[in-house]
Amino acid sequence: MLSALALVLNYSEPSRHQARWESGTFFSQDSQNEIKSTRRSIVNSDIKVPIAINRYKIPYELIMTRTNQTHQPQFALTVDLAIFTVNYGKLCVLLICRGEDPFSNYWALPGGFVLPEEDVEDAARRELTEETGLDASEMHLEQLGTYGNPKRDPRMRVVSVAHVALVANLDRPVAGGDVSQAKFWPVDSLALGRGDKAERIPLAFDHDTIVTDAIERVRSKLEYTTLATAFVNEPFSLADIRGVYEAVWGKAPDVANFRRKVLSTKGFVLPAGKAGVPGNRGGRPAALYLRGSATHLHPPILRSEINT
Amino acid sequence: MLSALALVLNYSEPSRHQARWESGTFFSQDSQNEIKSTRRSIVNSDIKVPIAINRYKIPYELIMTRTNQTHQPQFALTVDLAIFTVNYGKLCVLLICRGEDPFSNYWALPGGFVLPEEDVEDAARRELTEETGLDASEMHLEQLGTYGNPKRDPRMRVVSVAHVALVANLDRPVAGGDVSQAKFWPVDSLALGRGDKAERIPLAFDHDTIVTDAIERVRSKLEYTTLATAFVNEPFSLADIRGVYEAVWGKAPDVANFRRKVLSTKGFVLPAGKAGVPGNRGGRPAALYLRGSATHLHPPILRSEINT
DNA sequence: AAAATAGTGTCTGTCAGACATTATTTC
DNA sequence: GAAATAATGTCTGACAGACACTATTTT
Repeated sequence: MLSALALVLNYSEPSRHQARWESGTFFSQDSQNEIKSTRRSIVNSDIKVPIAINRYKIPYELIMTRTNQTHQPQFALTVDLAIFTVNYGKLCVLLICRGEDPFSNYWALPGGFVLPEEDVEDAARRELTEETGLDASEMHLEQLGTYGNPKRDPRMRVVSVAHVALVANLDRPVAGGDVSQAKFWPVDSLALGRGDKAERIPLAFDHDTIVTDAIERVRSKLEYTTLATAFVNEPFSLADIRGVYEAVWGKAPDVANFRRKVLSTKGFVLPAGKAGVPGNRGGRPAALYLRGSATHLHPPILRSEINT
Repeated sequence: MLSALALVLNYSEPSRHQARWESGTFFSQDSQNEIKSTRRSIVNSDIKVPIAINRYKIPYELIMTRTNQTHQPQFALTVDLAIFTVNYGKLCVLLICRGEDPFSNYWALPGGFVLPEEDVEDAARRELTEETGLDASEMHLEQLGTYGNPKRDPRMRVVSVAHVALVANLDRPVAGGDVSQAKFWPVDSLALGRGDKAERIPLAFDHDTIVTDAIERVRSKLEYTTLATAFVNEPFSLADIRGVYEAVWGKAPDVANFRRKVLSTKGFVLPAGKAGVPGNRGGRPAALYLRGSATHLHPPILRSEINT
């Protein structure tokens, strides 16, 4: 049923939503009198499908004819970012401590509003630049999904397009400072899912769901893409990116097999010589590599079924 | 940088967006004077990150304090559906012929508005029921992604959450009728991508992009899930679901290997006896199966690299 | 019997899993 | 030399690709 028709039906029958409709949102009573909706049976090959036609027509026209009148915003559109990095062998996500209600003092994903003339992806990249202070044009950023439950924000209807970003370990250590506002939290210290609330950090809104989905996205991405290299600074050793797999999957691939796979995949990594590393505490120095141009792995590196 | 801050900065510097800001959307000049924004340096372990704090605070408060005043709708939020089926060995997607501008007489994906109190997924499932006339609660429906380019609809800002649905061949053939309004189009007859516009059907808005993404989603889903069974009615033969792979991938998996894979995956299909089929035109009758409870394939059935 | 479709057997090459062994460095 | 880390060698089993062959039905 198309939305305009649904609206009429809702309006003509008593329901818990009626008060909300009457209190004035998109369509006034007058507008609804203008609504005409028809259903047609359509046929494709041998198949009959009842459809609602002109689904775009009525809402759009009403919007366009009423732009000079009073309307409340229907939705707020935001982007939320799950910015991942690997720190000290752990997969971490950047969280911000909220300073006000709701969820005051809860940790939340960074995010912000999509500007009226801004593409959603541009908004996400803008936020990424703001949160990391780095040039986000080179970073991996992808859309995760849209979270639009009407109750996800108690104040108003907020629909959020969640994104996943991967950043290499930031390389400018600075001693001291205020740690309370934002932090890369290891994901295993967060209260995600059902039974593990004890001792773990709860998140604001539905951000536990988003983070859970984002982690699974990252885990599966490592299977069939070369994105592990996005977590490390260049140049890197094979042990570095194997460490990424260990941090993200919780289990490291076999050393020899991993090396075989990475080096036999054209364009996964580019040799960059060998060099003594300052912090070497003993051990043969590793060969170093740069990121290659390949993006996908054929066939993938699969997590073992047991671990899944 | 948080959106509110960006808004202030945009406002204070001459830019091509300035006129638009001034013409009044969410935040009036007065509102902007209320905006206070600070930047802090935060430290995580050894890592210093400049961040913008209180990103939610200002926009939300302004919205909440101004709900009695005049605002224009910022965004329209819709769902679009790419409803796929397999007809006569071809992957098809349901399209609606538009009756009005813009894109009058162009074919477009079915879709509609998300209602003010409705979850995005509920909206998609509602549309799916409307478009197919079937009980959508059993069908496979998943979110594809959100398309929010400001120019995707020439009339106003419309952000659309695209979904992918898979339906079995509808089983009530009806002769004759009006074919002009909606139709399952074979995807190879649509103008998708760059150079193949000639002789193919162009789509409205950015629906060519959405359909392209949706097709790729379906193709990859067949690799690692049991969703091929969602395209066929029960009971089905192994040849039936192999035909789905052929239609979606353009190339059929080897018969013997495919059988081996499907039958060795617990819960992919459930034996349902063997029966003579009415339309049998010669040939040994196939064993029949029902959908199993498994959803994922470990390891996946990979498309050959060449075909990718 | 011929045609058509369903289903089986089996060989081979590739590759992941596993793990033992060698190489090169710091202390 | 001991410890630590990097890198290599190699055996094995699982399985995908390929394709020849058998089985059961309609006409």
